[in-house]
Order: sequence, then C-alpha cells, then structure tokens
Amino acid sequence: MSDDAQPKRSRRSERSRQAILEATRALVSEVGYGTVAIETIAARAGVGKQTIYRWWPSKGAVIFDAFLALSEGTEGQGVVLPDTGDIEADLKAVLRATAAEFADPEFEKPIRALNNEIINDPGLAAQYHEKLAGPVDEAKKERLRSAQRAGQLAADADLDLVLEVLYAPLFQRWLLRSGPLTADYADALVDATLSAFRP
Amino acid sequence: MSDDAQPKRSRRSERSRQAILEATRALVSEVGYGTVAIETIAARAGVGKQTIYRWWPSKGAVIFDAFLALSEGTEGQGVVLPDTGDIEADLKAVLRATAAEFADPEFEKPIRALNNEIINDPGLAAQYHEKLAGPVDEAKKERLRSAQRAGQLAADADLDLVLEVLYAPLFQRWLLRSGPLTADYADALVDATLSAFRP
Amino acid sequence: MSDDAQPKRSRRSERSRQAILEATRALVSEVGYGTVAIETIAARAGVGKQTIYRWWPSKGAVIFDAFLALSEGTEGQGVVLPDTGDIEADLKAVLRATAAEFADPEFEKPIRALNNEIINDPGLAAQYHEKLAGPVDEAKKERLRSAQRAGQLAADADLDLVLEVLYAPLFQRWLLRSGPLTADYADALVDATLSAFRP
Amino acid sequence: MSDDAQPKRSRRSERSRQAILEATRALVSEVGYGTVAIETIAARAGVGKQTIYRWWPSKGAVIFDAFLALSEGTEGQGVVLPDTGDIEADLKAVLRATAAEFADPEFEKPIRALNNEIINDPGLAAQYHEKLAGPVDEAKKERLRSAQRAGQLAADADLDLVLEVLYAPLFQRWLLRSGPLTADYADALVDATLSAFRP
DNA sequence: ACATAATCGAGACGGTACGTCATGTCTTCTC
DNA sequence: GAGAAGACATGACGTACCGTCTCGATTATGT
Repeated sequence: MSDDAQPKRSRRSERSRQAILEATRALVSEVGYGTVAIETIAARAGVGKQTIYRWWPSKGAVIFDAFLALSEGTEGQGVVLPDTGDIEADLKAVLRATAAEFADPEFEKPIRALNNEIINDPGLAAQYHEKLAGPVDEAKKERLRSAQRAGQLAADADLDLVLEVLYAPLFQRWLLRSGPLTADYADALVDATLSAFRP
Repeated sequence: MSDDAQPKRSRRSERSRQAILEATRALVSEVGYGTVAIETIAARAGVGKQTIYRWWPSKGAVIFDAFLALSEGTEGQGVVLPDTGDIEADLKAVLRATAAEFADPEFEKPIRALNNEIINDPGLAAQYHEKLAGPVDEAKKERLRSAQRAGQLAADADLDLVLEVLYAPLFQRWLLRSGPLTADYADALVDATLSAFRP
Repeated sequence: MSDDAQPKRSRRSERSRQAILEATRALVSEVGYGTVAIETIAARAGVGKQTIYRWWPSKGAVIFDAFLALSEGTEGQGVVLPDTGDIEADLKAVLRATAAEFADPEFEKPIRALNNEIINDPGLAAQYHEKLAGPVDEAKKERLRSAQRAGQLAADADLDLVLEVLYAPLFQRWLLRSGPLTADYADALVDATLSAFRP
Repeated sequence: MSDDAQPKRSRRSERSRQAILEATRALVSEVGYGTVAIETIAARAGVGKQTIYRWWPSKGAVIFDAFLALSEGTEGQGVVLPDTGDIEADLKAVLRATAAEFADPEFEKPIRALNNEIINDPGLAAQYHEKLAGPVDEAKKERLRSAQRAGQLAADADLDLVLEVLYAPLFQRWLLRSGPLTADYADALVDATLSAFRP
C-alpha cells in the first residue's frame, strides 16, 4: 500500500500523498463512505485523479490508508493498557471508553466507512489485522497475561477468544444497531467474560 | 416495506414483484452487493425500472426484501431449536451449524450483501431486527429459558446478553475474516458462554 | 445520421437535438474545430453527454449535422444561380461572391471545421457530397447547361470537370493559404475555364 | 524549423532528433494523424517527452518536420521535370504519376496527416510553401517556361494560375474523395489546362 | 583533464476530456 | 391506469494525453 522498502527510490510526492489522505479523512467524516468520490478527493486535495490511481488500487485502499496514517501518527510506537492490578476495574474502564467512543456520533461515519472497506475487501481485512487491530490486540493481551500471572484469569485461557467474547458483542451491537451502548452494558460484558474465564 | 395497509387496494403486479425479488437474489449471489445495479435487476426481471422505483425506496430495500421473502418462504411460521435436555450439546450442534453456514462460500456473497445494507441503513437495521433476527432470536431464547428451567443456566441471566456472547464472536470473525470458523471454535464459544452464565 | 424514415417511431427529444446542433454551431464559430469538446457541447446545450453519444457516432458527425441542419433551413428547397444569358458575367459574379465568402474571417473557423471532418472521415465525405455539395453542384451545372444551349460552352464538355477547374483552385488557395482570394483572381479563373471549354 | 543560425552551437542530440522523426513517420503511417500522441512518439523513439517539447512547438511541427526531413533526403538538391519538347506528353506523364501516388493507399495516411497540419496551422502552411511546395512548383514552372519559349503556351500566362488549374482539381478530388483519380482524369486536366492557356 | 552545465531518459505531477455506466425521473405506448 | 421500454440530465468512473516539472546520468565542450 505504502511501501517503505527503498525509501529514496520513488519520486512520489509526499506533499500529494499527505493532501490526499487528509482530504479523504475530511470527506469521510463529512459525507460518509458511499458518497465519497475519488473525483472529490482529488479536487479537495488539489491533485490529479491519476495521482490517486497511480498509488492506490481502490477507493477502499485510500480510505484505509487515511486511517492507517492517522493511527500511526496517533499511537507513536505502542499502545499500553492501564494496569492497576485489578483486571475487572481495568477492563471496565477500557470497555466503557470503547462503548463511549462507538456511541459518539462524531466517530460514527469514519469508523463505519473503515469497517465497510474491511468487510468487503479481504486484502484490506488482512492489512487491518496486521497494521491496525494487531498492535492494539497485542496490548490488550499483554494486560490479560498480567491478569493470568496475578491469578485473576485462567492460565490456560485462549486470549484471542477472551478478547472476542469481550469485544465482539459490543462491536455487533454498534454495527447492527441492535441495542444501546451503555456503561452498564460494558460492565456486564466484563463480568460475563471474567466469569467465563475464571481460574 | 412495500406492504399497504389495505392489502387488496393496490393494483400492484404480484408477478413483477416476484420476478424482481428473484432476479435480485440471483444477481446478489452471482456478482455480490456492490456490483448489483437496479438497471440489471430490471433487465433480468423483465421489468421496467420505474416498477422498482415505484415500490422500493432504495437498492438496499430491494435486497433486503429479497431476503425477507426468502426467509418467509423458508420458515413457514416459526423456528424451533432442538431441545434434547442437554443445553451444551444442543447449543454446540446449533453453533457448529451456524459456523458451517458462514464458512460455506455459497452463502458468502448474499449474506455479506444483506449485512452491508443493514450496517449502512438504520431503517433497514430496524426492519432486520423486527422481521428477520427477532423471530430467530426468540426461538433461541426459548431454548435458553428451557435451560434455565432445567437449572443449566443462571435463572437471572440476561438472555439477550447470552445470545450476544454466544454469537457475536462468530459473527465478527466471519465479517472481519479474523480467524477460521471451525467446529472447535464453535464448541469453545459454547463452553465459554455456559461457563459465564452458569447458575 | 439523422434518420427520418419512420418519423413517429423514435422517442428522441427534438428539443435536445436542436439544442445540441445549435450549441455545436456556436462553439465551432467561437473556438474552432480542434478545441470543441463534446463535454462543452453537452454543457452548453444543457444536455447529458450520453444523449450526444446515443445519436451521433463521433464529434465529426455532430459538427457535420450542425451544418447540414443549417443549410437545410437556409436553402428552402433549392438553389438557383443567376442566368442573365451572359455566362462569363454570371460566373464571375458567383465566383467573386464565393471568394469573398472564403475571405470573410467570420466564416473561416466553421468552414475549416467542416472541411476538417470531411477530409478525415470518408463516411462524412459521402454525406457531404450527397446532402450538401450535390444540390449546389447540380444548380451550378444547370447554369452551365444553359450556357451550352446558348452556345457559350462546348456542348460535350464534362460539367463536373468544368466545375472542378473553376472552383478547385479557389478552394485550394483558401485551404492551403497559398495566395490571396481577390476578385481579379476569381475573374482569371472564369476566363481560364471558359477559355478551356469554349465551343 | 529547428535549425539554429550557428549549426555547431547546439548540444542537441542528433541521435534523438532522428529517432523522433523516424518514429513520427512510422506512427503517422500506422495510425493516422489524429491518433498520434506525443507520448507515443516519445515512447517509440526511446526519448523523453521533454526532448520533443524542447525542440518543437507543437505536434504539427513534429509531423511537418518528419516529412520535411524525408523530402530533403529524397530530393537531393533539386527537382527537374522531364522535358521531351512535347509539353502535353510531359504534363500528362507527370500528372498521371501524381494521380497514381494519391491513389496509393500507402501514401494516404501520411499525406493526409501532412495536409491536416498545413490546413489548420497558418505557420506550417507558410513553411510548407517555402520548403516543400516552393521548390517543386519552381521546377514545374521551369518546364512551363520552356513550353512558353517553344510556343506551346501563351507567353503571358500566369504560371501560378496554370499550376493551380492543373493540380487543384486533382488535389480537391483526393482530399474530399469526390471522384476517382484515373489516368483519363489526369489527361483531361492537362487537356483543359493547355486549352485554356494556349498561345 | 576535468569541472560544469546543457541535454538526455524517465516518469510523476495537476489537469482536461474522453467514452461508459448507473442513477432516479419522465414520457410514450401497450395490455 | 399499471407496466415494459427506454430516453433523459446528472455525475462518477477509470483511462489517455496534455504540457510542465523534477530527477539522476550522460555528454561535450572550453578553459
């Protein structure tokens, strides 16, 4: 997508790349996924259409890269979850925050746009897991491992499964709009999960 | 969606309606969601475009109705889950079947198309919960209630939550392609869920 | 190009057709041939591009039709050349007028555009001879026949050849800009032609 | 066109210049005028686009130069027409040869391309008359002068006019495809011309 | 003999127009 | 009067070239 193998080899214009990603981010927030046209992105970025087609294979790839660049800037080099020693409290804090983020109408359109791309393009899904979800999940699993060491979680629990039981219901509710994303709901999910994977 | 209050009042052609829904189903299976054009549906159904626009507000609504009609035909009037008295065995059977269905490439495109509509259109989401998910979920909850009565599940468990913990991880794996949908995985989900909501 | 075989059969919009031809005429006069874009014609005519592509196979065909329609309107049903009985005087009058028309910068761009199309498209050339040049040439030949009857022109002269000897030098001078188009030059051409085909 | 006053001053690559003209000639023959793109010429010539833009002001200029170079190579330093003492026979031979050349489909596209440039670009037209048509016309007029001296042509005939009456009808027939270019036609033109300018 | 600057190949860039496709509306004619 | 057929204005698609603009990498002098 955005190769950095031989960084000096390409004559690609960094200026244009940034402008395109920035315009994409703005437009996705404004009008949502389906309505974003490549022509509009190009116009907004002050760039020829060909410059987009030259470097990205599809609209989805541009949108994905826009988010990728955003998160790269945001995270710095790593994500760490709070570790107060109380796994229940820590998870509830994190899950409540996630629920709140999902509930924020501000994030609605961009996150939906991103998910739309991932859902319909296996290639982007792979990228998503590698570049975006992967590091975050690893941080979460690190916190769970700490809980295992503290005897708050079964030592033999499959941490990927734990994460799914914890987060998938929240994600599904948000995606399918099948229920409210309240703090209570977040708490209930943590309770259920910890109950399922008790030592 | 397209139902009138007075069912006999409309001069609508049932013949055309069926042809449209059938053509929609076929085309979604063949080419996937994004590529289905209303023009193509009309041509395939041997119907004027206006006949589609007259009765459905959007492409999503047509696709949704196509599935709705399908399931109405399939279900007859109700869904019942097996009840051997062993909730664990019954759930594993059901969840394995669901996992297998998701894994079947035959169902891939239509189900993804349906979800696509639901995800991006709140109105369709509501319809989905009312007409499609609702009855099925009710059947599942009936089986869970039976388990509660049998003392295999906490009497005060929130059955909606139980269903989410059970199904959402499977749904998410499929949607985001984040992992394989094996029978073992289905079993693990049942185990975790029952462990979480043990009496 | 513009079939009139079954006039009632087509659902074609006469309004759009006229608007397109009118816009084409205007644009050709304004910017010349090479610069006229189909997009611009469509925009000026308040018409979708597809409406142009639906009815004309090429830009050249549109331009040609624009002129065709113009001349159909102009001519009414026939062209007649003056016949004072003096072929030399009559031809000089006509040829001077033609030279003056060619020299008029106002007609420069449109006529060059038309010739451009004819030169590069054999199909349009055929149409040109049938619909535009044909009737005019016939009128000219009628005058020549009158001169033959009056004994001012060889009775066995090939009238097509006479017309070519008379007009082609003028046309070539104009097209290749190889010399001035004066009244004297027109006179000299008439003299040479009459001299060549004297009885 | 691209010649400098001081021939040794320029660091221009003769190799590239030749490659460009050669590629242009080949492409014009293959695809005709309208379709030749500068990008294609550059690619075919193995040359950067800028090298073309640096030395020629327009596509027309390149095409024109391609022909100019060709004819310079062909002619050597001068053109001479046959002079057997019989002007009629000599002209018929020459005009038949010209008609045959025009009729040769091999020459169709290149000559049409050249004329296209000349017709639409006054600057190129001037160059054409000076560099290409001029010398040839001078040779033709030299033969006509010889005929005048031999009393086969009016001594006061305007030789430019004679040439036009002789050649323009042929040129026009070819350009507008208004008739066949036969040997008989060539003969008829010579007859008419000589008849017009008899002493 | 070599530094130095013009020229070269390559090709990315912001653009314009292309010809195609699908949208949703409107019109015409048929059953 | 609903329906099939399909023309219409609109507007995005992805492609082809335009003419300009860097990029190193050769040349080819002219001190």
